[in-house]
Amino acid sequence: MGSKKGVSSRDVAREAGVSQATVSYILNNVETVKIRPETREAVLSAIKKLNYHPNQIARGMKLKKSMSVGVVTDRNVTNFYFMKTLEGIRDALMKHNYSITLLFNRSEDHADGEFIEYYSSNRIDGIIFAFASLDDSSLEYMKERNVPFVLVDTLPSGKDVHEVYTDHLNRITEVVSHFVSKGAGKIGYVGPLKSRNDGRVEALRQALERKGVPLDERYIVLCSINDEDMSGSISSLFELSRCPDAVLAGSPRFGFYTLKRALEHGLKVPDELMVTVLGSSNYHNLSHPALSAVEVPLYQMGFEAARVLIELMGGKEVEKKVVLPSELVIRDSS
Amino acid sequence: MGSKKGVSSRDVAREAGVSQATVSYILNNVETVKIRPETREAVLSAIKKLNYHPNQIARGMKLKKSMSVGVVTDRNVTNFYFMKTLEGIRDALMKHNYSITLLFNRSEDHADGEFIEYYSSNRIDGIIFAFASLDDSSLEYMKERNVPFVLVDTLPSGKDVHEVYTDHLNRITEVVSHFVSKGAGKIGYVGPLKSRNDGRVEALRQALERKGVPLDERYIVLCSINDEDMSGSISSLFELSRCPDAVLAGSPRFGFYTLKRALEHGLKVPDELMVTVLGSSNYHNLSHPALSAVEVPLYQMGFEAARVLIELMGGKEVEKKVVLPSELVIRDSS
DNA sequence: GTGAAAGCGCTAACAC
DNA sequence: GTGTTAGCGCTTTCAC
Repeated sequence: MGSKKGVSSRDVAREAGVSQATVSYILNNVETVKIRPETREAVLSAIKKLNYHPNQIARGMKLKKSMSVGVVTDRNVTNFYFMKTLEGIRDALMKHNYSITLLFNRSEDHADGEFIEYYSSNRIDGIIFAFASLDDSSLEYMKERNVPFVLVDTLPSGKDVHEVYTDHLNRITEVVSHFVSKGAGKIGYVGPLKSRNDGRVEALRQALERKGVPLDERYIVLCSINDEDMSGSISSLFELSRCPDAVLAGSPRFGFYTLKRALEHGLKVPDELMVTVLGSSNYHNLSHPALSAVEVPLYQMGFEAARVLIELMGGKEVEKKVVLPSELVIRDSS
Repeated sequence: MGSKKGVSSRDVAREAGVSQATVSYILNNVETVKIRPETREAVLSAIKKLNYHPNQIARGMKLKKSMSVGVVTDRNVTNFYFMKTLEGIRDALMKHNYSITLLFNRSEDHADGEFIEYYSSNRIDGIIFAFASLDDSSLEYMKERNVPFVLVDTLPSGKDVHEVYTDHLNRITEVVSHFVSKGAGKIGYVGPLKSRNDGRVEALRQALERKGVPLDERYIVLCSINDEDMSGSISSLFELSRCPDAVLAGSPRFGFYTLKRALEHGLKVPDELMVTVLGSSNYHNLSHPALSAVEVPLYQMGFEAARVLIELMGGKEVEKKVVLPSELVIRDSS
């Protein structure tokens, strides 16, 4: 078992000829206690010599903290979103010595999310929900017990919670302007069913109205996120006697599908059909043509969420809503 | 702080009118000690009543285990691979009450990987490297100290370690057979630089020889994994006086790029150029045409890796190599 | 079949 | 400026 087995702060103390307390003071840079330089030296070199690593479990035991944050996502989460966000979360947490415990939202075994169980058993000190659906009962439960938690998603949840999201609905105005400036008269939307509730369709309607273009309901295609549904529903758009000139896709996946179906129907993109996507993907540059998109700052969203959570866990008051800027990136598809 | 603050096994014991030891025996189903049914009942109902959750930190302290496994990946990991594998890892770990601590391979701050630090400070009991590069010095370090660890990747590492990978090089024979059966005479390869070392190019060469087709070096394109390099290098393939009829792409990303460049050069896929990919992706069905691919069993790979690690952490002897079957899935691109 | 008590490695109040 | 000491909440040996 090598060096791992034994070395404790007691060993370090003995080696350096001081008490365990002194070692602890030095390790934790306790402000209120002054250590003589030579003592500090002795301890530090003993630490080096013995290859001592403070046992975080013991530390957690004493402090009643696990120094870990649960990051919850849905199993079917968009991988790219999650991983990029995770990087931001991690970088923010690392500075404060917090680790990431990965949790999935609802497994077969835990009807109400294992995050509650993990929090109750002191395995995590706080929770970040990243693109995860969160039901009201869990939410209530957490509020009652003052569980520190933060939501990250592209859109606001509409709930009274700490959360980080983007302004990418506001970018839809720019998308429409771009479409119109390129001569599009008929503008459609393709996206998931919930687009009507979460403001995506509404944002498009308003942007169109501002341009004096009415929203034509026939050009709105909403469907569930599985290959058959998407495939069929989207095709129907191109079977209309008069196809739209431009389509806003509610997510990258919908964008790729729209592109694919359009090409199969013999439409030239962007000449006969423009496509722009709401959201980021690793593959926008790899489609033919490359997809224009409203890109979201995933890394920063993760970073900010972690920052807010850390404050929360420290018992501080923090702003409830953090909104980060998205950016319209025009590529070849519009 | 609600129920979280207080309830300990001592409280449960008091409530049930038994000792702390008894509570522990019941909770851990200790075989060697028989509990009277009514005692058990009393304790269980006290647990319910008080909403008691054993403190995992305290438990870890006593057992000298954190009950968490570090899962390490590179920052630039292919998201889809990682997330799918993670699901398998998680399902295997959950049964044994292990949690996942997510780690990245080399941050700016930890030259030699934070996984060593995490292990040394008892934050994790073992490590899974998922599609992560692992340098020899870290490897030696871990072997010396008997750190339990397992590698998961699509190809074998060639090192004497516990690892899980696929046989997807063997599927290349099938890929070639398919190409040839469809009339391809000139077969090329597009992939990352390391393809020559990790056996991908070699496997193709052998598969071709078995079909009596020589490997034409001009049809081998190797380049680094960034947009400019891939873009340029792959295009060169289609600027040859005689283009290949079929291309094996070393990874999904290379496959998408090949497709894109081919279409840009006016080639019809699959009629004038067939493309098949080594590896899995969420987007194979979304390209136009849909990409044929040798799909790898990511979930199972994760599950098996976790299984092996658990045995290892339990001090058991385990098989060093686990090879899982891949599958050639023909879609529209070949 | 159950309980008393020791101790895991750390932190922090208090004593000197 | 540094040491002594009392736990944190659990598991487990040993006694009854």
